[in-house]
Amino acid sequence: MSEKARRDCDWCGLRRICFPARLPTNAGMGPGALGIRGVQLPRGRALYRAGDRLDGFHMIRSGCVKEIERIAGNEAIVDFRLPGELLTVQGPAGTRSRITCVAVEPSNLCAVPWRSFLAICGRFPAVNGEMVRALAANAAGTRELLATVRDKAALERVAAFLASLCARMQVRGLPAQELRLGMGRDDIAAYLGLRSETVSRCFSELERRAVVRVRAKRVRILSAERLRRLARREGEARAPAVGHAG
Amino acid sequence: MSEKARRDCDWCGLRRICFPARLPTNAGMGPGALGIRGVQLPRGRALYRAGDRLDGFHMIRSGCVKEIERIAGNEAIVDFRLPGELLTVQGPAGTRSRITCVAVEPSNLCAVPWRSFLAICGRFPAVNGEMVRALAANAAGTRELLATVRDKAALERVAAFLASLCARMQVRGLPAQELRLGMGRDDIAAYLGLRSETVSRCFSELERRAVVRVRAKRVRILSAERLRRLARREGEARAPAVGHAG
DNA sequence: CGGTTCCTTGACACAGGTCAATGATTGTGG
DNA sequence: CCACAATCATTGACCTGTGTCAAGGAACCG
Repeated sequence: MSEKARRDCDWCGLRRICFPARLPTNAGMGPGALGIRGVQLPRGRALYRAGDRLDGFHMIRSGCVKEIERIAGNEAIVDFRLPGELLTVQGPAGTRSRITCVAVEPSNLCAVPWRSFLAICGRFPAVNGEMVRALAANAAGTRELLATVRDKAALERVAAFLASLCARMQVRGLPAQELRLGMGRDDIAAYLGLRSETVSRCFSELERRAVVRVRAKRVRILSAERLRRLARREGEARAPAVGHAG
Repeated sequence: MSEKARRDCDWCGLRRICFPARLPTNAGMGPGALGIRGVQLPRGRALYRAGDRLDGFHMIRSGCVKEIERIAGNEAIVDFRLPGELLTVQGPAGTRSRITCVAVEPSNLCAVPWRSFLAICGRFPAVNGEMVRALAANAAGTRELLATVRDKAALERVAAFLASLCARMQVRGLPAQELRLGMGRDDIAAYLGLRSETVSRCFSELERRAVVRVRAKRVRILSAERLRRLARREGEARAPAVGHAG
């Protein structure tokens, strides 16, 4: 079982926490022995809600979840999480969640209790560093989103969104040319600080430019390179407008 | 010395890391014994730059620093840090910084080596939780900024900025009615995703509404309550415009 | 006290928000 | 398996907030 788990977890961003060292398979380590629980979520179901007490942290294995937080009086989409990613860590054991976490498509997650985590930390000091690294990586992701919505025009934001999804699938070795967007246009718009109409217009514009092909929730990346350049506002000459002005 | 340090550190957000428990003063704990170094930065000087190797994390004791990160090809202001706050933690020992950290006014910081931190963790397991809490708090701050720039109009962003500065001074028990902005209009604008002209107009508008009084870098809060309401877009009836349109 | 830098204010243009109508997709019950 | 309804996506016309450009004015520094 440990061998199989090891294989299943190979592509996971947190594998170094669950498998801190090259262990003999009979060392009793691995998800099961650590008290890590698997969780299945149907579409639309919440993993937890704002106000719930959390005694561990979560990681997603398949599907897609969105994290929502009430900030200054309105619901903000914090992030979408893809397979292999760590959900926002909000504090040590007993912390009340400020975030509601909902599956946008049927999803499969791991719940890691702090209790187990601390036990592993005691045995393998490097795990502490792995957690700091993982938290720092998530924070860097939020800063990147911040920079995107703060400094980029609509078309660039949408390009950056698609480029990000694509890149995140790739690093885990998952299919990245043909994306299935679990979320609707409204969610994408809220995430990027736009309106759903604008997101639509941007998708259309990207299609007109032959960068992607969009059919409802199915997106085919025609040129990841041009997508990335667009997202970085390099070349592509800042076209007069995104849609209706043409 | 430990007693004095204890007093100096009372208002610091990280005191529970440096002083993990109610220790006898002669226990040899406290900033000095932990290998924590004090750092003085004149205005404009960098604490570290993108690419530097970091072997610890930092905390600010007085003054104000800005963190800048090159994201998708341009410089983004990640955050301003006020006394008692933890600078962005980017990873475990040896991590290369992606961020450049510059004093916007003469500042005084503490540098905590991971080496010391891990030693404390070994002795006081609760310190691990304190670090997770501190990291989560910083991430929550970034999410709040994200929500602000993504969902709010210019006037609300500026109000939120001032309200945030004010609140952060207050929680540390520092003077919060009469703020001295260390940074210029351009930095504020970059931080909020606006232009310096717009920031200026918003300051003028807030003054017209008798919410604050602004004289260059000196800001007096006339009504913290109305400032907060404005930032949350409650009441204040979404006035027709921010400045020149009136 | 003169120069430089930063801040403020005004006029105007345009990206994207808003409102509204149509078209596509998905789910459901016959 | 099809028809219908409900939801979601697309497109258009128009409007507004904020960016842009430009010209003073205030504050700071040597």
